[in-house]
Amino acid sequence: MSPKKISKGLNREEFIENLSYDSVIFGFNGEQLKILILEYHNTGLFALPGGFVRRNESLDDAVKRGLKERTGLDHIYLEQFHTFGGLKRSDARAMRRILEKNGLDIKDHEWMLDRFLSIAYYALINYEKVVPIPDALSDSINWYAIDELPPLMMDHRQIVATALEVLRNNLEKKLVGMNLLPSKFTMKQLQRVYEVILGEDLRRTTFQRRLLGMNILDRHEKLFQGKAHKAPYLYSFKSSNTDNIKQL
Amino acid sequence: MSPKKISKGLNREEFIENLSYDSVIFGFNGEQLKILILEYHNTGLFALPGGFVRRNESLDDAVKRGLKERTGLDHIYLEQFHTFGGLKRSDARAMRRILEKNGLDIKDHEWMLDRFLSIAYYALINYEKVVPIPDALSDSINWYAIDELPPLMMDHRQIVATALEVLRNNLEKKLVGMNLLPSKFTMKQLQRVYEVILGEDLRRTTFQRRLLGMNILDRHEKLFQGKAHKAPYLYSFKSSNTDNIKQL
DNA sequence: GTATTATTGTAACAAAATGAGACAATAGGA
DNA sequence: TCCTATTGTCTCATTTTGTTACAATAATAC
Repeated sequence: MSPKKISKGLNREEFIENLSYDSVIFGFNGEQLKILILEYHNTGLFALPGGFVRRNESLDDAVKRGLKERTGLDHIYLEQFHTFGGLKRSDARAMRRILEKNGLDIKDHEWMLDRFLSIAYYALINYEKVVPIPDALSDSINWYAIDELPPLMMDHRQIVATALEVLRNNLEKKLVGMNLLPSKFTMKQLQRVYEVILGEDLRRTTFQRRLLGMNILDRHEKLFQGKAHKAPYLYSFKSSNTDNIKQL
Repeated sequence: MSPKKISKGLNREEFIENLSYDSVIFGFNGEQLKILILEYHNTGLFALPGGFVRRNESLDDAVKRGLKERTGLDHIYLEQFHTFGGLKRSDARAMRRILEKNGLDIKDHEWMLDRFLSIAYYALINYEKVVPIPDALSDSINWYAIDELPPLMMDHRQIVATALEVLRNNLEKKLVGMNLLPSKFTMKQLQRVYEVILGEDLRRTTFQRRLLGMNILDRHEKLFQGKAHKAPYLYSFKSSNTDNIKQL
């Protein structure tokens, strides 16, 4: 979890206590699956973007609010996948260090050192449309390939692992590609999305036949890439599948 | 959610505030899928069994503790499936009524009228092994067929619907039958479990061939039911599948 | 005993989905 | 003009699933 607006006085009464959320924000750069990771000022500590829930806002709204602040995007595909409630997951020492390095009074923020349960969400976004923005306590937010993550705080490594597992299970059901790719894409790009999520190579011909057979794609003009070979068609998801753009 | 040990002084400091859990406890009586529902004293209010999380216990432990109290069973198959965090889900009026009808001082329990986020779990249990026990605020706890539920408090109807949806998705992956049936069962019983969860009839021969083909069942002696037809074999899940008895 | 009945286990064949190659089409480079 | 890498599609083999058929059999009726 990552507190926000501390400098403006993040005060205990405003938020539900002992509760935070964390978000695993997936993007696809055409080749790799990546997620957004925050680095806290002068601490060498890396964490998932997260935040707290206001007393008068719904959980989903809280997460959407945080996501909007980190990515500038509205209407993001969001899915809640697990609540982490272990006793040992919180790390008061790391939290204290983050507060100190940000020049904040520990006494005012003692509640942040307490135990937290955290509700985890994953988001799927169009990588190209985002310029990530760090939060108040962090000096950077960057994309990291899913298999090249820095060491993460607390149980965030576990949260990412669970997110990936759930994403894998939802791959077929939820038309995941729709939310990770630009609106028009080649069959190869779509296949690549499937491959990085499943972590295995797929047979080109079978994949193509299967996806076309599902009757969820529209074919458009060819994409001339300036390469010395046949140009692929561009495809898009049929608009009748728009109901799969779940945005909570 | 359903507070416990109120009479002995359920006090605010002991628990994480604004947070509860609810459990959808599935059982199979050989014919129907059922769940356990509490009825609160003299209120006509029905609810899922639930409770609060102690400050010094993990979320999973809290749910296990509550389940043990309701069913007397240890080592129950448990799966967390969603956290409900809407603003409107709490119902202070109903809560007040429950407290009043139980002769409890509202002032001492004002925190219970506040907003709650609730983490929902489902449990799968062997119907035959359970004698359900109501909690301190309830006068009864009973099995209800999944399609004959009484009107439930707050968003509990939605919680049940989501539980069923998730259970359906997990049916193939998680060897659900193993946890709803006695250790030995006929192919027909197993098929019936699949049918009530999926909500559709399955072809007998295809089902049998597919399940046997999975190589997860051991065949045992025949079961003579005293009926005028061929006796079915009894089956059990191979012990090598014991890792699917997830108990958190 | 013997025929009857309902259900079970399995085989047999058809239909559908998937795996594995092969091949023609083609955009740009040599 | 030929060459190269990639794409779209077809074919045939293999696997999985749908559908029907049928023999085996435990209790009952006679």
